[in-house]
Amino acid sequence: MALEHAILVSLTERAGSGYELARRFDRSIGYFWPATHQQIYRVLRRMDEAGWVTHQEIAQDGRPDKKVYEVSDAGREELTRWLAEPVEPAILRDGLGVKLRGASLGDTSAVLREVERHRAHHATRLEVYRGIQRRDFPKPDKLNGRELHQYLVLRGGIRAEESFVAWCDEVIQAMRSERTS
Amino acid sequence: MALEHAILVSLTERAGSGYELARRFDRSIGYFWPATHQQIYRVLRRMDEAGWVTHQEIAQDGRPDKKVYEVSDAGREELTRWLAEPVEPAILRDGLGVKLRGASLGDTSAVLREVERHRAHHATRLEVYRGIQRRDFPKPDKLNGRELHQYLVLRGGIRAEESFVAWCDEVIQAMRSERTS
DNA sequence: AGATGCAGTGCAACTCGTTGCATAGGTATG
DNA sequence: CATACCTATGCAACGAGTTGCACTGCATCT
Repeated sequence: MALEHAILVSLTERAGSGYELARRFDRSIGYFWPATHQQIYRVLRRMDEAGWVTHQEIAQDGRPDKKVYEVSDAGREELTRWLAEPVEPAILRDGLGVKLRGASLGDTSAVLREVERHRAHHATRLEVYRGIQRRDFPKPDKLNGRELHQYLVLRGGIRAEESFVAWCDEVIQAMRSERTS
Repeated sequence: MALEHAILVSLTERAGSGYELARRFDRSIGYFWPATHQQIYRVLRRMDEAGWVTHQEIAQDGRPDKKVYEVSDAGREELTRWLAEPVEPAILRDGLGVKLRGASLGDTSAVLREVERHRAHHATRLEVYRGIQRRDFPKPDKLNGRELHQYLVLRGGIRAEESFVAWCDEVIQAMRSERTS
């Protein structure tokens, strides 16, 4: 339901091809709404048919042609319509929780190693987000409008990853002290 | 991929019908791995065909017959196999982030109200989790094995919801002080 | 010379999850 | 008395997301 709207938001910020959008999703919006290039191409076509975007074919030399998409008036209307409408609250879905809950039915030390692996993963991601924060938003108090909103979204990512890392630490500590006791 | 394993974990704790599993998912495991009854019925049938579970038809009066499922040896093997294997780290996917990022293209005060709504939702959920914690795990230091793991999973839910609520508060505060400045 | 990676679009097949509906008797609520 | 909800299972259709593959051509690394 919302990939269309994530694309509309991104395209409103600036026009781009499917490929470029996929890159952008990898590096910013996709941290909060992941999507593959396949999905993006398919949805872009649908949006084109629905008249929410228009495209221009651009010939390039050395590289394949690209279709650069732009948001149409209908697309902007759809976006404002959607913005006024409620969205589902985020749902947590973490396989690590399932695993942890079943840990005593298998090798608990393997599960512990898995928690450590996830901790490392989330810590890395957290560092990436903090890097973006330092580079792009050194003075958060001065922000307004779109920039403020982008900053706040990033804050959500940072908080989520911080909370994951802290949880992993709690789990690791509890499981270790259980083994040694 | 993991619904099978979530069901195996739940059925290992105790046997049950598809319907009972759906209720259980609503009240415990499902907080970390949501599933509808439809999904559960379908997957249970697959698991039965694969030999991971067995079922017994139980006739009841006044109510429809039910099939009570139990984990087989093959199911237990599969579960231990899966426990030793890595799982994907959780991915954040929050439509509210998309909306916030596009807020300046529509009615920002509507988006603000939406954030407030999400805050209330996550706060309610947080209170539910904290209630479970108080009732089921009043002395967390004394826990071992399966109980410890269940507690730690619940801690993950609590941390996640705390982090959501705190994020919503940060967003609300920032958007309000922007409007008045 | 060969492998890998990037830019660019796309098809086909599949799994996963959601929604609406059907059936059926029992119990509670207004 | 009618409405609605609970237990209990399930089909059918759809939408969303994933995986694997195909084609082209340039640049870079080994």
